[in-house]
Amino acid sequence: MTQTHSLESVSERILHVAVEVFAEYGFRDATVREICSRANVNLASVNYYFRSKESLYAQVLIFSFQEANRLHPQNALLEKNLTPEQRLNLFIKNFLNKLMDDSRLGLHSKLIAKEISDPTNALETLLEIAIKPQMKLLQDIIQPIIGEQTDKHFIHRCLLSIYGQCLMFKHSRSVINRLYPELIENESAIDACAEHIAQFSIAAITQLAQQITPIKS
Amino acid sequence: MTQTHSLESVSERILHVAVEVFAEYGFRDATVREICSRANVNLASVNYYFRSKESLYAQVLIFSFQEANRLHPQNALLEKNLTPEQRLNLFIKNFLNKLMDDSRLGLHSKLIAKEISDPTNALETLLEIAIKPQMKLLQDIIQPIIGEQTDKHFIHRCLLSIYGQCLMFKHSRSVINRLYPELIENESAIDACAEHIAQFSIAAITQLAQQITPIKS
DNA sequence: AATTAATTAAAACAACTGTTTAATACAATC
DNA sequence: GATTGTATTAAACAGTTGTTTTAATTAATT
Repeated sequence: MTQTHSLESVSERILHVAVEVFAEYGFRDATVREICSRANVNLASVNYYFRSKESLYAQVLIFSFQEANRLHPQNALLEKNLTPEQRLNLFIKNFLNKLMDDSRLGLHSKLIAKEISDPTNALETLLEIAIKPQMKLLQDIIQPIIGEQTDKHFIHRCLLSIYGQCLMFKHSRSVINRLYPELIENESAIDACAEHIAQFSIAAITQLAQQITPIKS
Repeated sequence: MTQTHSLESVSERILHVAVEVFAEYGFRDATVREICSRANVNLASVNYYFRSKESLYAQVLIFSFQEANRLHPQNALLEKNLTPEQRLNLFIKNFLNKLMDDSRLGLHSKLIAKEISDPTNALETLLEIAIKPQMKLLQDIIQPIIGEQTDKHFIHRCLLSIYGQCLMFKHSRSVINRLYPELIENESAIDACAEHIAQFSIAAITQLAQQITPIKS
C-alpha cells in the first residue's frame, strides 16, 4: 500500500502537524501520540526522525518562525515616507492581528505566547531569533516619537507598555471573551483595538517625553 | 506517635500546601503526590478530604482569594480626599507589587495568572469572585479622569490597556528577566515601573478623552 | 468494655506518558 | 540476485499520573 496521504514526506508531515499540536496544547501538554495520530504516522517516527519530543519542539519553533516571516513580512514598516505615528499604527495592527489570528497561521504567535508564559529550554533560542529582533524594530519605530531622550529605562518601559497592551489580548483572551466579547468579535473590532493601543501609546509617549525633556529653545 | 508537624489539621495542611504547589506549577502540572509529600500527609488524604484534585483546586482558589483580601485590603482607595490620579497610582502600585511578590503571599496572583492564561473549569468562579470586582474598582477609579465620556468601548479598552501593562510583568516575566533585568531587580525598581504605568496611562487617557469629547463651552 | 464511626496507611489499579526494541518490509548498491 | 542500509511497524518498557481499595489504627459513643 502506497502513501495515500499526501505528497509530503513523513518527517515533513510530522513537522507541520507538530506546529498545530504544540500551538494548541503547549510543549508539556502536547503528546507524541497526538502528533503521530494526526500525521497518520507510526508512534516511533518522532524519535526516529527527530530524536526526541524536545528536539522536535525546538525545530518546530524555528520552522514556525521562518514561516511567519515568510507570510507576514514587515517590509511595509521600512518605507521611508511614513510618519513615525503611521509606522507604529501599522506595527501594532500587524502584531495584534497575528496574535488574534486563530484560523490560519496565527499558530506562530500561539507557540511563542505559550513558550513565554511557561518557558522551556527553548526560550533562549526563541529570544534570539524572534523576540529580540521584534523589540529592536519597535524601539526603532518609537525612538523618533520620543525624541533625543537618552534615558534607557524610560524607553524600555515604553516598549513594555506597548507590548503589554497587545499581549493582553493574547494571554487574557479567556477573560476578555467573557467580559467584553464585543471588543474582539470580528476583525474590524480588533482593528479598532489596535488603533486604540496606538493612539493611547502615542499620546502617552509624546506627553511623557515632553515632561522629562522640557522644550529647550 | 502523635503529630509532630504542627497544630493544623490534616485538611488544613493540605489546603495551605496546595496553594503553594498550584501557584508554582499550575493545575495541570501540579501533582497530588507533591502536595501530600510537602504536607507530610498520606497520598490518599486529598481524595478523602477533598474528593478529587480538581475539587481541591477549586477550594484553593476561593481560599487564596479570601486570604489575599485579608492581607492586602484595598481600603486606601476608598479615601475620599485623594485625587483620581493618586488613586490610580496607588491601585497600580498595589497590583504590581502583588504580581511580582514571590516570597510572601503573592501566591494568589500567581494562581490567578496561571488560571487566566491556561483556564480550567474554575475560571468561571474566579471571574465572579476576583476579576470582575477588581475590574469594577479600576473602572470607578479612572471614570473621573475620563470625564463624562459615555463610549463604553473606549472605557473598556482603557481598562485593558492598564491591565495589559501590569500583567506584562507577570506573563512575560521570563522575557523581561533576560532583556531588561534592571527594571525588576528590586522593589524600588518595580515601584518605578508602577509609577511609569500610572503616568503613561493618565497622560494617554486625559488626552484621548479630550480628543473624543472636545471641550464644550 | 464493646461497638461503631472516622481517620490513616500501604499497596495496587488503570490510564497515560516518552522512548526503545525487535521484527519486518522496502529500496538501492555491488 | 544477494547484501546492505533505510524505513515502517507493532509491541513492550519504564516511569508518572489521579484514584481506589483494603486493612490497620484511632477516637467516640453506647
